[in-house]
Amino acid sequence: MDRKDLLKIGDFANLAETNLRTLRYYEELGLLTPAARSNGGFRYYRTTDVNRLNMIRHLQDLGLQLDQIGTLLACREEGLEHHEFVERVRHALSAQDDLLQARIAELQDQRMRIARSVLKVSECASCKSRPSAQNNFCEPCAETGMPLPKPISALF
Amino acid sequence: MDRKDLLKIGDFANLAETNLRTLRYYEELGLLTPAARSNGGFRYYRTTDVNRLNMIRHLQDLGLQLDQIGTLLACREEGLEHHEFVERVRHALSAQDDLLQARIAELQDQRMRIARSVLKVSECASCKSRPSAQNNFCEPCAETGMPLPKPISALF
DNA sequence: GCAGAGTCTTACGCGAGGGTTAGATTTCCT
DNA sequence: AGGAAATCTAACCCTCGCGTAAGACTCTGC
Repeated sequence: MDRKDLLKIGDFANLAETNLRTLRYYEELGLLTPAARSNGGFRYYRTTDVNRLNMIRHLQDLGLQLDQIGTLLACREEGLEHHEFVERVRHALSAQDDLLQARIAELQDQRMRIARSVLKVSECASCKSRPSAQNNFCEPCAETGMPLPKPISALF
Repeated sequence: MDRKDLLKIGDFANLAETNLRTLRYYEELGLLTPAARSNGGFRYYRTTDVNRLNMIRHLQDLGLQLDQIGTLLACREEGLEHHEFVERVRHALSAQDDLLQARIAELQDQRMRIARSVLKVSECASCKSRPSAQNNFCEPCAETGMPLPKPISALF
């Protein structure tokens, strides 16, 4: 508990390769509370708190949001049983994985639609028809033939 | 130009399956300007403006943002040459495709790291070591052996 | 004891796409 | 002409993870 082992926020930020705002924000969210405060209100951190910060970063790199990380870390503090805690972490990770999988599928879907749209636009290059500001659509695409995928058919 | 062919914002919103706020917001961004205004300030839309709205939606579905869509649509209004406009659209689409590809790679990377972390956590389940609030890391992981991937090694 | 560096709290900003009020008008129907 | 319904503008609110002041305070070294 000696203050000699403790770092002020600036030095700790350097050590942890982060910045003051982030540290104060993390305290606000309950993610990382300084080990002590001076009478004047200065924050004092343990050097080992760098491990906790890295832990937060690693979880962030997995795509978890700060409040989810906070929930997990709070579990640890609550003195939950070890294997129960392990289960919660595992559950959070697999939920995150499901989310990522879904997002990837969505983005791949977008890519497919873009590819189709590029094809469509290539056809437009040789089309004689022009839209006007009055109708905002192009006859052959929007009405008559509708020969190609909808996504971009109203563009010209 | 007869007002009989025109719709007030509420009816147009119903027809286009959207809402008032969105229409006013799109006008603010210059994406969709009502064909006319009454003396009192009421907006009047053409039924064919639904096509323009759908066009905006389709481009949004491809992942384009509203200001990019605005830029493209502005090109059309500027009376750009047809093939020049086609080129710009094609360019915007392929840029978007690059962006999607990069994002997908990033998310896949996250999934890989999650998979590794899940493995690690499984090992933690049978580990006897416990971290304390004083040091925030676990000896076998953070110091001694460091036997498994870093990402989550500081968690326990 | 005092300068100067470091830190404190408070609070707004961003960026995207609107949601949701409030209070004032306008239009429509009878 | 009058009342209801629709619409108008202007404004603030939300998420997320901080960035960036402003102005006051604290600590450290000489």
